[in-house]
Order: sequence, then C-alpha cells, then structure tokens
Amino acid sequence: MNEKKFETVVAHMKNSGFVFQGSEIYGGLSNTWDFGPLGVELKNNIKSAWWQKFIQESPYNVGIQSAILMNPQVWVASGHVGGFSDPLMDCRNCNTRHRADKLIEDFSKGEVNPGGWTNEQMMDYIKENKIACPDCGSHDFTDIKQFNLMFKTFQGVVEDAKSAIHLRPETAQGMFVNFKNVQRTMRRKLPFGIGQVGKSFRNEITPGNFIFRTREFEQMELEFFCKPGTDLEWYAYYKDYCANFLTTLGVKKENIRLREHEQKELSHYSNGTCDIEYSFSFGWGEIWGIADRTDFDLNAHQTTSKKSLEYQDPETNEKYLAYCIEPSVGVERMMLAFMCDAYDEEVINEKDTRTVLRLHPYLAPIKACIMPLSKVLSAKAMEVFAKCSPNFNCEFDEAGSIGKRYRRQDAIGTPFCITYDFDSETDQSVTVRNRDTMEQERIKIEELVSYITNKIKI
RNA sequence: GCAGGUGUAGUUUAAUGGUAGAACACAACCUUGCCAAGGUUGAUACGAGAGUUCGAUUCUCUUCACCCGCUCCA
Repeated sequence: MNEKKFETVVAHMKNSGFVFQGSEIYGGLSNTWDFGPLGVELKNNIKSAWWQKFIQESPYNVGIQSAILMNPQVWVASGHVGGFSDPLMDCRNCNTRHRADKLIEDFSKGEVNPGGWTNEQMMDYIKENKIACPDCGSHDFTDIKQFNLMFKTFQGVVEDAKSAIHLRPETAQGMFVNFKNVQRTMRRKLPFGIGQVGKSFRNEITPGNFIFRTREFEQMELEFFCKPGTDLEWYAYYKDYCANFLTTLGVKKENIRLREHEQKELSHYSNGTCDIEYSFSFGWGEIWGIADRTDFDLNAHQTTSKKSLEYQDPETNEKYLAYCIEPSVGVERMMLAFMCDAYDEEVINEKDTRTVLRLHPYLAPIKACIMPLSKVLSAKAMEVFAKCSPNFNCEFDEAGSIGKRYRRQDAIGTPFCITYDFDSETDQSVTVRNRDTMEQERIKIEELVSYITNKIKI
C-alpha cells in the first residue's frame, strides 16, 4: 500500500468517527487513541468474529478473562522482569540508539556476557575498551538508561516498593496460570485451548504509525495446549487457520504474507514462530504471531510457583507438561489492515468519486441505514427502524437528498440501505440497496430482519 | 529519550505586527421523490503558556501534539 493511500485511510478514520486522538481537548497525550462510535463497533465486531472462530466454533477451546493486575511473581516466571528491561544509550554524534549489552556482546564476539551487570559496569567496560558507535565510529555516548517495557503502578494506598505491581504486557500469562483451573472445571483433555481478549500495556520506546504500535492495546490470544510431539501439526494448522480468518473477513491475499522465523531468530524455547504480516505503507508489519512455545511457560510457572502444572494422560496415566501453540494478534493492528483493504475510491466520472468502505458485512459498524424517501414518510420509516434495531446495529437518516444519504453510508461501510417510499404503505415492502453490487431488491417488511440477518453472518 | 520538520474552523486552505476570509462538510427552513441538485440563514479556527510591544495569529522562548529516523515485534 502506498503512503498516500494510507494517509487517506487514516484521515478518513479520524474524520468519520472511527478514531479520535486521545485527550484531544487537553492537547492530546502521546500515542493514545480513542475509538469513536464507529471504531468501537468495528472493534467489537472483530473481537466477536475472533471469539466465534477461535472459541465458539472450536470443539477444543474455551475462553477466560483474567485480571490485568497479576501477582509480581508471574512476571518473574515469564521473564518479563529480567528480560524485558533493556539498557539503552544514545550516540550523541549520530543520534542513533543502541543496547549497551549488545554492543558489549558484539565487541567481545560473545565471550563476555553482560547479562547480570549493572549500568556502571557496562559503562566502564565500554569506556575501558573504547567501544565505538557502530554507525559513526564516535565515542560520545549518553549514560545508560534502563527501559522496562512494563508499566509500574502501586497496589494499596502506600507507594512503597512492596506494593509495586505491573500492568500486564500480554494476556497470555493469564491463561498459563489458569491452566489447571480451566482443565479441571471444564473437564478438558488434551488437546485444548484457552483464549482471551483484553488490554495489554507496554511502555514502548518507539510507538507510532497511528494505531499500529501504541502503549495500550488490545490482544486476542489463544494458548492451545497439546501433547508434546503433536505440536508441529497444530502449529501448521493454526498458521493456516489464522491466515484464512483474515482473508475470509476481507484482507486481500496479496497484502499478507507468512514469514517463518529463521533458526537463529527463534527464541531458545521455540520450536517455530511465524508472523502473518500485512503490507502497510511503512513496510511489512506483523499483525499475527503464531508460535510453538513448547512447555516453556508452563514449566516456568511450575518452577516459580512450585505448583505442579503437569497433565495426567487419562489413558496412559503418564504425567507430562503440555506443549503450547500460541496465535497472538493485536485488535487495533487487525482493524487497521481491514480498513486499509476495505477503503476504495470509485471513480464515477471526472468530477465525482464515491468513497466506499468495503468492509465485510459482519465487520461493518452499521449494518443497515433506514431512510424515508421523503420526510413525510419519516414516521413510517421509523417503525421499520424500530423493527430492525433490536436485531442488528442500524441507523436512521432523513437528512439531505437520497443520493447523499447513500454516499454517507457507503463511506462508513454500511452494507445495506433500506428505503421506505410512497409504495411501501400499500405493498408493505421496502427497497434494499446493496453497497457492493448496487443492486436494489424489494423486500417485504416482515421478512426484512431475517433477510439482513442472513447476510451479515460469517 | 535524541536529531530534524510541522501546527489557522470538522477537513483543505488564504492573508496580516492593528485580533481572520474561502471551499467542502455540518445545522435549520424552503425545494426535492432512489444515487453527493438548488436557494436562504446560521454555528465553528490562529495547539497551549510566557516574553518583547501601545498592540502579536505573525517576532522570541518554553511546553504539548503530530510526521520522519534510531533499539521494538500484538
């Protein structure tokens, strides 16, 4: 996607009620975004599509909702406390940023491991060995600063170290720590999965690209547990399944690719990781990460909590830790991909273009707009609205010419426009116009709800 | 966080050391009977704060936000 189109899509989202800048009347807050009336509908639809496809329709999977605030030990076990804190410093000469530990590792060709060092130790080592900036060769570094990806806050009224807790940087750990609870209460046998949709928080050093990388975001994660040895099978299955999900709901095939991580890129615990990337204007951006995490997480929690998280196979009675396949996706990123591929400007003639948001009907914020052909028909048309509104999200519009009202709905992705005209009273029917085919159909008012309902399913 | 650029109605923009015009969009009324028609009227802006000045949207500083680059990976 080219930059100009991306900017157009972003402008359209801001102008039509999908996204607003966060805290706008106070001058905003860096990289925060509020979702407007249309944005929240779209997001909700994306989330319920995911829930339907990954939880509801799956014979294996169930959902949970775990707390955002978790026991600090969770983040010790997951590696977020130790591993997600990077010692960073800037080169004053060329304004590039570097990880101090990486510079030292690279300099010593892997012989020195600064893993447990303090900032002072690292700084001393860099000065003693005259390590230069890899980009410009100068020696003018700022002091090392620790960046921890997790937001810190305090539980209780006293702000002391004992009550310090973190906002979760991912939802996954909520599933791992509830492995036993879910398995026991839902009487699950392997394989089974636990899914969750919810907010996560990361104090990103470099957020940006509109809603692509923000510090507060929403994830849809599935932790799918299976018997060791069957993991690669499930890994392959979910790669396909996730890609299909995207294309079914309107992402163009040519705009996504599956990028398998190379061996050296893989985490030490992973048997395979694959990113589903979308071609944004700023390059290929990851929207879905599918990883074979082996038994790393359950093992880590078992060790740290000293509670057994083993599964006892009911047939063989053997005990083992389940392996885990994790497809993890960001709601906002997915939303951005859907918006980019849905946005279309149809040229009618030299002077006139029609902006159409070709969102999948399931995702469309508004499913139908009911409009009276003339204002004298408003009261009758309102009755049609009242009939529809309990079943799906719809809107009533009587302002402006009929053509203008069609265009307004096209621009926000509404798949159906329902016109109540002067014949409607006598034939008890309305005209339903389809956004994509532009075809019009005469539908009996009493069949209207089931007609629309059938067309907005996945 | 560092370096560079930007900041005028909802959007796109014009002009100016003497406090702002326009187009589209929006609202009301008239008109209109299935794809952005027309008319009348109306509301809405100099990102915020401080300084220089008789006076600042314009000059200076600070701050905030946005865009581009650097380590990130939903």
